[in-house]
Amino acid sequence: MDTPDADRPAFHDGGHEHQGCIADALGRAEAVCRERGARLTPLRRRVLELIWGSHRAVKAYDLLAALGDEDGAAKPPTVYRTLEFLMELGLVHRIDSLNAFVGCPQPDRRHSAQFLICGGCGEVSEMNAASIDRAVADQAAGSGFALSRQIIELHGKCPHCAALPQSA
Amino acid sequence: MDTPDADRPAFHDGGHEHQGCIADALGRAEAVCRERGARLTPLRRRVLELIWGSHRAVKAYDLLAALGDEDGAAKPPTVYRTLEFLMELGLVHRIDSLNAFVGCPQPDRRHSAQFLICGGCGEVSEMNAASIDRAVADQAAGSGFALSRQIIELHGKCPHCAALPQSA
DNA sequence: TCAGCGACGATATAGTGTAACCTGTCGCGG
DNA sequence: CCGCGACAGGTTACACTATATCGTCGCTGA
Repeated sequence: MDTPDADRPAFHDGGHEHQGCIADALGRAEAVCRERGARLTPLRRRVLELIWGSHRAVKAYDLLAALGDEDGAAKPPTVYRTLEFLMELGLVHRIDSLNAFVGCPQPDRRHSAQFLICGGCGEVSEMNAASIDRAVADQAAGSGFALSRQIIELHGKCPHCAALPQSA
Repeated sequence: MDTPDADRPAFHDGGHEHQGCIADALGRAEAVCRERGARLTPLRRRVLELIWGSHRAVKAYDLLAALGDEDGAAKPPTVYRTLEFLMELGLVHRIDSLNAFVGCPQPDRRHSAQFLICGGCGEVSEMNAASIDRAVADQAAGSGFALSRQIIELHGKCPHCAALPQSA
């Protein structure tokens, strides 16, 4: 009955021009901050940049290490505060099943996301599938449950990795 | 289009006879172990019993503390090994967004579960909604994604807690 | 009898996340 | 100019979550 939504996730092949992704993300972040009267400080900007350094989920302590290398030394609370700020603005999402964080490709738009997480290359792709939202909302309503936050994380293999031989 | 499945979760009021839940769970565990040729040792039995001590998700270190009180002293690896065993057999599920564990009410039956997690009383209720599975499978397939494991954890308020005044 | 295995114990350490408190900066009104 | 509040960020310390590694014990089957 449900055909996959048009809002389709895209996994990336090795060769895409990734600098563009980073630049776009920073541009969107500036727009969101301007709109919300929040400050995109150098630290926040740098963390967002590091997160968008790949399409994989990034761990807090990896950020910590990366920042430690370049600046004097970042401590855990600094990183977590920054991540909290970025999540507040919808610029990043937390992937609970990985204890890690990914950039959100469309922070400006209201959405409840679902994530496809590839066990091969580690890439995470965000979906916004109305069909899933609908099924979840229906089920919750049918149980008299007042839904406030949904966590949907789907593990498997992306098209590229599924095509590789060794991945049975 | 999807009406909530018949396989409906049930949140419990304060007064249900909980000993029965525990006994049932242990009974099912014995059956599963017999069937699979696995050993339900006293430790494993005790951990399962502790997990079924409530319908809330139980943290590994709470189990650790509970075991420490009664036996000499349990150490983290012991608890995690036991939990791993119980998960292997489908007797418990891990709730990633809570770093905690709940008993599975139907370990004998193949299923991919979804969880309703009440922020008020902390109870966790397992659903097995075909409509959600279907929507998720369709979306994954539409992206060429080979699904292997789905994590669906829905936070909100159970019917009882939603009815309370202070919960806006 | 004993080799092998599975369950469990013990020690140590790695990885993840917060609490509490302090400092510096900036803009604003008195 | 000064004091104030608001907020970003630093610092220390700690709590919580999870795994690696090796040792012991008891059972089982060759």
